[in-house]
Order: sequence, then C-alpha cells, then structure tokens
Amino acid sequence: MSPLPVSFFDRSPLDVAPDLLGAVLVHETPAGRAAGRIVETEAYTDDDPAMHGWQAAFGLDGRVVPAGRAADLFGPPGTTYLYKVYYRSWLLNVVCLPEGQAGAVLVRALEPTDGLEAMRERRPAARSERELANGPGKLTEALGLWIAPPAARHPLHGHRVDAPPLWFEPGEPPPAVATSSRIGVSRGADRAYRFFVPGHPCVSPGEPSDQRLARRSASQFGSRP
DNA sequence: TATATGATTGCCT
DNA sequence: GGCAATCATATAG
Repeated sequence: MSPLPVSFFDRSPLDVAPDLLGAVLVHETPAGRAAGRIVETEAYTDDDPAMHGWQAAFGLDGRVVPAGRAADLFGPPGTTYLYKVYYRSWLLNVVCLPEGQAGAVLVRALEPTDGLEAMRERRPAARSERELANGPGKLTEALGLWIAPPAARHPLHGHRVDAPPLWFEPGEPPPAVATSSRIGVSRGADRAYRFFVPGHPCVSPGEPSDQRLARRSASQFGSRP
C-alpha cells in the first residue's frame, strides 16, 4: 500500500480535512505497526483567528510575517506540525497548501486497526477499544508518539508524511461526512471546520465550540435545558 | 519582565 | 458534570 503523496496536502485544509476521513494513519514503532482509520479532523486556514500565532504571523497590515512556532505552518505541504497543549498532550497536524502559505489539518480521532495490544499498554486509562484514540491527544499517545516532558519540540515535528516512520494510507471513504464548529477553540468558533463520520463510536466526545458558547450565554439568562 | 490561558485528559464528587 | 494538573507561548505593561 503506497502512502498518500505530498501533493495530496498541497490544497486548502478545507479540502484535505474531509478527504482524510477514512484514510489510515500509520506509525511504525519499535514495538510494531500502530495504525487507525481517521474518523474526525479539523481544518485551520490562513485568515483563521483560531490558528497558532495568527496575529504575529499576519501582522496588523495583513502582510505575511511568519514568527515563532507559527512559522512552520508556512512550511512545505505534507509535513507534520506537532504541538503540545496543557503540558501533557501532543496534537498531530499536517501542513497544507504550497510553501509560503499557512494552513494545517488536525487529526482528532481514529478507529484503531493495527497494534491494538500495544495501544492498550500505552493507554491504560482507556476502558474500551473506542477510547484508545477518540481524541487528538489520545491518538498520539495510542500511536506511540508521546514524548516525555520537558521536550518542547517533538522529534517527528516537520517529518514528511509520505515515508516511514509516519505516513497515511488511502482508505475506503466513509458512508457519510458531517460538519460542525471546532472543539475547544475560543476564536473562530463560528466556522464549521470540523469534519467527522456521524454516529461513529470513535469520534471524540467533545462539544463543538458554538454549542458550548450558546449554552454558556443561555445559562446567563437563567434558563435550563 | 509578568501574567493569563489553552486545538486536553482523567480523576473526582 | 466539575475541576485540577502545570508549562510554553502570547500578550500586556
């Protein structure tokens, strides 16, 4: 099975994200092959207030000024952008668009297909098969991509995803694709940039940001669901 | 230089 | 369903 080529990612994140559903993410670990079918993704675009460092990266005059970690989002398409949140979880993104343009797709959830035994060892907190990789931080841990602190930069950050040890394989497209706003973002919560397989048990349990905000404002008026 | 906060998870009640 | 853990980065002063 040949990997998805770099050209697959040389497009808008809004095209790549839904097309990635059904594809298989593979990590060749020392302990063996770990893999899962992608069931949930999110797109992060240029002009996107939710993207890393967008203010520094685009400047007040709108000129493109890559800065800090955001600079790697301008890199060549088909390379990884691995970012750590809350000091514990690594999130896997793939850079999209030609070099010089910023954009990425976040892989949020997998249906495990290979190496489940090793995944269970790496994720003792998972009480069922569906919980092995039903979240962006969980899936990197399940695939053996977790790196202990104090590492600030992941060894596979910037890796080309058309070759080992980390790559994507084409898969059966899902029977249906649903969209929603993204999960856990405060800016750009109105954009329907999340793509997932509706009803799939391995989709992450998080609540889309627009619903969260709506619930919060409703509670300010004392209403009860 | 100082402080606020997040593309989360898991354990607690 | 709430909340703590604990650090890099962004933003303000």
